[in-house]
Amino acid sequence: MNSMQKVICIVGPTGVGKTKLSIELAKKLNGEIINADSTQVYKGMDIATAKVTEEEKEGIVHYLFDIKEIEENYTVFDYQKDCRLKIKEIEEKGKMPILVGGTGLYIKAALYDYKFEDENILNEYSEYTDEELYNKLLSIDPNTEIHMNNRKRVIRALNYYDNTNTTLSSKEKTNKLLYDVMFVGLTTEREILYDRINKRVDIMLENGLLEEAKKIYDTNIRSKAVLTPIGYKELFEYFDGKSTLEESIELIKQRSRKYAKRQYTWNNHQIPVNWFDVDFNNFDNTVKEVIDFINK
RNA sequence: GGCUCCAUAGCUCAGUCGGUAGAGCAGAGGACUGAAAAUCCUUGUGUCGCUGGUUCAAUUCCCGCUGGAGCCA
Repeated sequence: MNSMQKVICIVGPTGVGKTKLSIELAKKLNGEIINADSTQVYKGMDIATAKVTEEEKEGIVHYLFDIKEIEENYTVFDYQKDCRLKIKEIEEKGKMPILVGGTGLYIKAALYDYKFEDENILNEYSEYTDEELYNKLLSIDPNTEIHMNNRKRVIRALNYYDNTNTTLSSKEKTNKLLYDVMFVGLTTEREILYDRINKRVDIMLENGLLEEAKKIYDTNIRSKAVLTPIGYKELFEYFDGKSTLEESIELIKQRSRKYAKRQYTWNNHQIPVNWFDVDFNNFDNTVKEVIDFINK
């Protein structure tokens, strides 16, 4: 029996230093980095998504960053294929694949044996109310556990049925790892993390977040890619005169904090994470701790 | 200086014709298999500003005090 391909996967809430750790691990373990963040696959969305800069890369090879235009659609289905391909390529070079990113679903879909099929039908059901959609779903899938108010998920379940003629609730859900994965989770006290998140937003503004958002605003493109990340839609409100700059900034900080909280929930319940408390005063200590653990 | 109004959950406020109180936001917890930085669910005990009085019972009524807002001099 072939031994499974080794993969390192760095997870954790936004703003703990995942990017920094990924570079250090890549240097020490002869690794190459694969993006696992749903917003960083797009070009032009750099500051808001806290994408690694050319300078920070220190010559390490990075994959799946800047592979799509903002008007293009990209989903977990695409990511699963792309990511697995990159892991294979890196393996063939004899290097260590290192996944880094905050999108839990992408990570799980790529590393576990999630099964996706080609689907073509895409109904929006925009003319129906939440209740009508829910009743429609109940009539074909009485076992659904999706809440009536969760319109996106209800529509997804209907689309799944439209494509496959089977119900989403009956889909076999597997939970088996396809690789020998070492999940490294970075964490810190909630108060420290929130403080870092708030400060990072201020730094983003100093680095030109407003200009980046304005540039995208002026394209008039309002695709999924543009409206999903935290940072643009909030500033668009300001550009439209619907809120003050201060209100928009506060909203960006607040949503980032809530996002971090959701990431903890996912990582704690969905993934077998080995947690490491980050030493912000001496990051080398954290790196050493992680390396020692991996080599153990 | 005189008069009026306000003081209730971290914030903005509602309310109790006297029986110790509830919304929104914030915060916290959770779900998650094709939008996932998205989407959705659950969750509200606080010296009702302080002191005294009336009362079986006061956050609620009354006296005074403190702090804030306004009007008149």
